[in-house]
Amino acid sequence: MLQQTQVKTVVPYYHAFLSEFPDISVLSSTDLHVLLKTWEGLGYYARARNLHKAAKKVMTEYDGRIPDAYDAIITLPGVGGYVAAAVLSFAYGLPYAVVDGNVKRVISRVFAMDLPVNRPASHRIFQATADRLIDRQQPARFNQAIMELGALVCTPRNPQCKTCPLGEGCQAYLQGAAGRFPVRDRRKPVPVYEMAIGAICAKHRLLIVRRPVDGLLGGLWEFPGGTVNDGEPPDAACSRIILESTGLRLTGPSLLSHIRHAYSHFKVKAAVYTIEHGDGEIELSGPAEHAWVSADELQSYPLTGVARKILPLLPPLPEPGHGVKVYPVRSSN
DNA sequence: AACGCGTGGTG
DNA sequence: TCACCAAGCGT
Repeated sequence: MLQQTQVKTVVPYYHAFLSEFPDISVLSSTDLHVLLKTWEGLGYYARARNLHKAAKKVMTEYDGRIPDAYDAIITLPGVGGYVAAAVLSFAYGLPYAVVDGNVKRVISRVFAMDLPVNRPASHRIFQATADRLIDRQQPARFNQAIMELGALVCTPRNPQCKTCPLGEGCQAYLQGAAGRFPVRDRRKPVPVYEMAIGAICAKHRLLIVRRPVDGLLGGLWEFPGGTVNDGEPPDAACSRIILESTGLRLTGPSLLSHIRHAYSHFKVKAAVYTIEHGDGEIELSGPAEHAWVSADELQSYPLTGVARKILPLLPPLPEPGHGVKVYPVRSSN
């Protein structure tokens, strides 16, 4: 969970996760759908899929015990150099140095290193440096201390050099230039895609589709939609995309709202439409599954961030049996 | 090696 | 409003 994610963000997910999956055996026999629901909103969903695979592997190949050898633990899906060192030092007291964003920032400042920290070649230098610095008598303490220093004192912006325990031991501080470190290669500008998404309602139920288990947002559910072609009217795109992806031929998508969403490597501006649907046969192309769900049933599905943004915009969806037809009630504006 | 992969906080 | 960044890993 902590990969590329701040502790403050992780904490509530961590507690919910441990409550639901108290040990590796439970996790290994859990359906991915349930795991993803617990992970919903945390992002980087491959971590959840990898953790699931790792739990199965630990059960079948390591008798339910997480291995204490570097060469073994590193083979678990989702376990790289950082997690391997973290587990081996914190759980088993072994002298492996963690190198995360905090550690690289601290080291780059302490030694005034101008190696770009986001370059694979320089990562090896930081790892070698941390390996040299680590207290072999108290590896867990050292690892925790250097990460915590980076998180609380040697922060990315406005580092608290005045109260830093390293004080004059830091080259960047001596140069009065902590703010110039760490050096980082500029990242590429992110493209913005225009999308059209349809909230299709029939018999008081919404249509949601499941994304393929691999790739972006793998295994999560969302309202059917896709990218608008250049020059294509968004409402026409909505009809086209829904026909292509679900097989449903629909008329008159009604504009509900626009939403924006930022992913790791691109941005989206989406037009959201409501559509009333009589009947018709689903024939999926792209999505792995589909479901017609009531508002209540929807709660158990792991949804994408975009779907969770759309949900509160929708007109109320009554439970069937009330005989009150209120969806859709809003016209476009 | 470079890129794909989420989301929320922050200045 | 927006770019930047976070307890990285897989391909």
